[in-house]
Amino acid sequence: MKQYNLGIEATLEILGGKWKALIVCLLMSGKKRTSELERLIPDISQKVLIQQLRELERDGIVGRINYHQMPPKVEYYVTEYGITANKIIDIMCSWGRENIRLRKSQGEDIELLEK
Amino acid sequence: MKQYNLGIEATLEILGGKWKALIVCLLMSGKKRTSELERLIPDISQKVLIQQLRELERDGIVGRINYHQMPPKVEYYVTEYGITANKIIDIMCSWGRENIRLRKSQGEDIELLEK
DNA sequence: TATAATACTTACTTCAAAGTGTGTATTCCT
DNA sequence: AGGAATACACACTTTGAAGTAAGTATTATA
Repeated sequence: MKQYNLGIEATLEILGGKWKALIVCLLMSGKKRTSELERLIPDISQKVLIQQLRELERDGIVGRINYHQMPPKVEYYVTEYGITANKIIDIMCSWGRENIRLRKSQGEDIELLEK
Repeated sequence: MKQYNLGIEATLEILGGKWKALIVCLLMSGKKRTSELERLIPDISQKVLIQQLRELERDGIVGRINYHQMPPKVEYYVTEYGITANKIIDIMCSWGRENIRLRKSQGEDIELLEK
């Protein structure tokens, strides 16, 4: 039996992966192939990319289309449910942005790449 | 130089600690002594409790009052800035609650202790 | 013939967060 | 004199997420 003290723990399990929010954000602008995501996220390893996509798929956030071609072609997209997740991602992003701005104004050496 | 792709990464750093949301939620109902928090969160170890409190303090979310008594007395409370954090904690909690409800209705063996 | 492209899998390593267990200073109480 | 209570510190171990590196199957193309 899995137990949570607060709902936030489930949120963190689903969206807390190091690259998950970024993946979902990128997919929000349209479905993408694995190789496209690799190019868009240069610092992620192939293994971790696939892993996070599998978990996002298992949690119903993204969907997967296999074209059964050779060489392989697979595409990922954000599901309807994933769009509700994107809404909290947005909120978490904006609070975090504010926090970074604050810390930066206090002299911390930090940078936000996001536009 | 610390770099973030998205604002959410800062949010996760600040609120992603295993017990942080719970601590902040408990402190929202009024300031509390270390020993009270220990009793309210039976599964946390003393070391980790202190650690998370220190980090929340460093990040401006909670404040600390030392009464300089013997035996020691210290109290923690949520700062003004911490209250803005509590707002996203709430949102993350409600999305997570919904997610748990969904998974439970699909037969998963999970439980939410939060009322 | 052999190299490229694609979407993976598998084995192994690294690292930081979390957990475990013990110790400390001081005062009150019995 | 001995024990309880409080808020820690310190050293060590465990765990899981992430990172690294290599390998696989299939087809097209030079």
